[in-house]
Amino acid sequence: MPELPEVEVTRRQIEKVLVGRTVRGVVTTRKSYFFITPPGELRTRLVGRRVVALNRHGKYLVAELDDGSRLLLHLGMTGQLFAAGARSPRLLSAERRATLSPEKAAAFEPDQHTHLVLSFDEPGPNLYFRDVRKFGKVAWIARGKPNGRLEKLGIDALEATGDALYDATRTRSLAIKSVLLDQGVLAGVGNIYADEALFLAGIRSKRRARTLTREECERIAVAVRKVLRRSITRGGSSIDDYVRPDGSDGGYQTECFVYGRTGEPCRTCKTPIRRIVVGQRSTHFCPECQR
DNA sequence: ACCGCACCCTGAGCGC
DNA sequence: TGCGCTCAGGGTGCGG
Repeated sequence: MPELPEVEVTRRQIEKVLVGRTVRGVVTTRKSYFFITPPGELRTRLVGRRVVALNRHGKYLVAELDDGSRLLLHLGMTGQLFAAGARSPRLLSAERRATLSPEKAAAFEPDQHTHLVLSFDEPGPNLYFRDVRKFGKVAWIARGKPNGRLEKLGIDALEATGDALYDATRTRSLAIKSVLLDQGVLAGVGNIYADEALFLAGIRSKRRARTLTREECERIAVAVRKVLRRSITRGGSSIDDYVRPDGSDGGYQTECFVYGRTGEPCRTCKTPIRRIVVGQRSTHFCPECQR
């Protein structure tokens, strides 16, 4: 599931494919929740536009276009943004994976889950946006127009501060993990890195937010920054669907301390990692290391 | 203001 | 073999 590190790794690779190129063709699937801007309008708005920059805000990617308008992309749960030529078993259904050995998998061909294909005037690969569950989003934003989704975001999680967390938690009685997942507080933290950061900080996921001390908030902020930076360095986590835009896997999933390690020994104290549900999200923690 | 929950969606994995 | 059920979860919006 793409969170800040996966989106940032995607941004860095897609930037090379996208910036400086002019959209020639836009192919979409039919109208759905995926398209905040309807497919027809999207086509009209994008064709002929040159991309001048690709930025990230939390888990959103924002392509800046030459007329001052913007294209907003969110990968949701299963979104995959990649360049033509990428090959990975993660880009195929299990059914198709079974019929092909990974080495023999051909370069990706658009399928029914490929909701957006951009082609360009300049030489280079097409850009694909594939999303099996369609929790992802595509929106065109007019020049100078503020966007509600972006405006609601808190500070970027790479710049998390203890003060921001302390301020955000004073009146809130819900679990600290739920606060970390609140994009209006820290933008970019999702389920994996919330669990990982709370492990590094040594704090229980269910701890009521307003009971945290200033020092504990500082520890959590440090842990958030550290785990996100580390994951970016490793290319993000390829756990279910995430692949880098060139088709390669990230490497952080092999370093996880708690996420997806239910029953396995804690890397620090060997106590089995436990799984509970916090705020309707599966949550992993070490009962010994997190107090 | 805060917080829990339903909803959007599809595929994998399970029990029968 | 195959059906139907449950689960996964980011973000939005609603109702209490």
